[in-house]
Order: sequence, then C-alpha cells, then structure tokens
Amino acid sequence: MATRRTREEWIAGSFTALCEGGIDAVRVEPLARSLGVTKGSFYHHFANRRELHLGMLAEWERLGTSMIIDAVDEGATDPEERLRLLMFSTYGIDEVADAIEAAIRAWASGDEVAAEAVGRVDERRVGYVASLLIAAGFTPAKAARRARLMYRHLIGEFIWRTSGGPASTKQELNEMAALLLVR
Amino acid sequence: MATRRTREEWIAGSFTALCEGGIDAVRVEPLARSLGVTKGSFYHHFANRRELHLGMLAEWERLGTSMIIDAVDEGATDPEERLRLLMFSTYGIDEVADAIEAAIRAWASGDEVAAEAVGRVDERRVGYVASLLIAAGFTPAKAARRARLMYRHLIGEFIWRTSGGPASTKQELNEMAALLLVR
DNA sequence: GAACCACCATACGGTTCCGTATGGTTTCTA
DNA sequence: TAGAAACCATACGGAACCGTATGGTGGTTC
Repeated sequence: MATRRTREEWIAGSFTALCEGGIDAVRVEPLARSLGVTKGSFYHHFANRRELHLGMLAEWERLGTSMIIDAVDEGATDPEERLRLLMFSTYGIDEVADAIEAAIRAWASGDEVAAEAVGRVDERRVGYVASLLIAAGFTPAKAARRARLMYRHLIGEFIWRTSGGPASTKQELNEMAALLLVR
Repeated sequence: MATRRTREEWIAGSFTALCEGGIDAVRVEPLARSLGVTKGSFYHHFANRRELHLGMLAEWERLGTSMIIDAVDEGATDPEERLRLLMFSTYGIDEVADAIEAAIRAWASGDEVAAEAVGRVDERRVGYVASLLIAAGFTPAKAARRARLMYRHLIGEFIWRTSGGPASTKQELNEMAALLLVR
C-alpha cells in the first residue's frame, strides 16, 4: 500500500477544498480522489462528513488565535510597535491563511457552529488589539472602539483580496496605523 | 392555475437562498419547491442553472452601484456631509442587503465571473468615496488611499455582522468618519 | 371558436454524493 | 509467528439534483 492518509491530512486537504469551493466543496468522495485514496479511509478516521467540518473548525480556532498573538508578542515590546507589527504580519503575508479566513467567514454566515467559532476568535483578537491600545495610553473605552475599527478593516482586507482586489500598500497600512493612534 | 412565477421572482427567491446557504444552495428543485411550482417553470425562464446565477449577478451589480450613490447625492450637498450620510446609510441599515453583499463576496472567492462583477462594483464605489474626499479638499492620491481604507472597513462591517457580530455603534461610525477626514 | 403562445406539471435517465457492510492488507505486539 | 489492531478497497442502497422530453392548461388573437 503506497498511500496512507492520517486524520490531519484529511483536514489539511479539506482546507484546500474549502478555499476553492466553500464548505459545500468539502465532500468525502472528491476529497478521497484528490488524496489518492477511497472513502474507506475517510470513514475510518471520521464518523461522518459533519465531524470533518467540526474538526476543521477546531483546527482553525486553534491556529487563528494563539499563533499570531504569540508571534507579535515576541517580535516587539513597545505597544505601538506591536500594533504596526501585527498589521504588517496579518495584512496579506500569507495568501493561504487569507483565503481560509475568508472562506470560514463565508461558511459562518450559514452555519451556527461555525459562527460561534468565528465569534470566539474575533473576540480574542479584538481584545488583544485593545490591550495594545490601552498599553499605548488610550482609555479602555476608546481603545475598544479603535480595536473594533481596526479589526473590521482587517476583515475587509481579507475579503477584498480573496474576491480579487489588490492588497493594501505599505503606505496605506502606515496611514491606517497612524490614524488608529490619533488621539 | 393559482401560482405563476416570473423570471424576476425566481431571481428574488434565489437571493433568499443565497443568503441562507451560499451559491450552492441556489438550486433549481429546492427553489421550485419554495416558490410553489415545479422546475418546469424554471426551465421555461432560464436555459440552465448557470444562467440563473448570471442573472443574479447582473441584478446585484445594477442595484449595488447606482442606488446608494444616487440616494446620497440627493440627500446632501456638502461633501463631508455626504460622506457621513453614505456611512450611516450603508452601515447596517438593511440587513438583507448586508447578507446579500456578504454572500456575493463569498461566492466571488470561488467564481471568476462573480469576482469580476464584485470588482466592477467595488471600483465604482471606491471611486465615489474618493470623489467626495477630493471635493472635501484632499489630494487625489490621499483621497484614493482614504477611500480604500473606508471601503475595506465597510466590507469588514458587512462580513462581521453576517457572521454574528454586533453592528458598529453610532459613536464608532462618527469616530470612523472623523478619522477619515484627519488631514 | 380555432389556432397560437406563454407557462407549467409530470416523468424519465443520468450523475454525484452519503453512509454502511464486508472483506482484504499492512503493521504492531506478545 | 500468530493474533490483534489499524487502515483501506470495493460494492451497494438510497437520496438529491440536473437537464430533457412531452403533454396539458390558461389566456390571447384573428
């Protein structure tokens, strides 16, 4: 037997399919074909299609929060510098992550469980941005507003690009960062 | 014969299905059931499923550009006032339009033709915002940057809400408008 | 009122997919 | 090395859908 697929490989392949055709394209038999096995493999690792979808959500929720935040915390110490680093490290570096982000949100608009996962991730990220702004001297209330503002812009950036638009330029990102810090 | 459906009714029903389950949920037989007819009706008005999808795109492209712009132009004359009016009239008034906007963008991430339609609408809208900023005294280059900034925030707002998040508050919108006009 | 046209119902073949049942093959383990 | 466990192939029944073919039912027109 040349080909053997782990549960993780099934999930990885599912993200590829998700980006190309949305959650409805994450189907057992097409995935099996693209992985070079049959669905006998799938039903060994998963009870059904829904369980695969839930596994994808869990994986995205795990990667989508801690990873970026930890990287930014280690990459700088000054809060304003961290904010700039956050923007430059999340705006358009990783096309795959962008596409996944957009596809998950599209999925969440029609799936309650996915929406809850997105809600948790959003809350976590916005809270982090707000903490940076508070550390930069803003009041908690103003920091929360600016954090939501930035985060909506970030989502817009994801979606904008995945539907074919050009990425924000460096100049635009710098201007955005400057505006966020206007007193 | 009690029930008769026009081509326009088929498209309207398609938008409802689109919001609930994405473009993959826009299917002939389920739509026929929800409209109270059989697919015999569908294949009288459309050649196939793809033609319905293209009809939806054309309709959205028509409504998504002229309507808002015309309304804003008539509602105010001062450019800064028009900008505020634009924001308050597009951020979260019409839930249905929001959901359609988000669903179309999700669709565009996996469909070339849909992506082109979205691109045309975006260009038109960003150009309008830029023209308002130029009229408010910004240089064309800076106006273009700020327009893209605002537009990405607007998209983020759409997506944010359709995946379950709360709408921007009045205070947040005012702050956003103020930041956009910072020299 | 007969011919015509717009519109729809029904029935059908073909495709794709889901989930199960079953048995085969490889790898671990004692 | 024998048995167990992990892993996968194959075959099947059932469901949902697409698109076509064909005929039926209103209203319209002359």
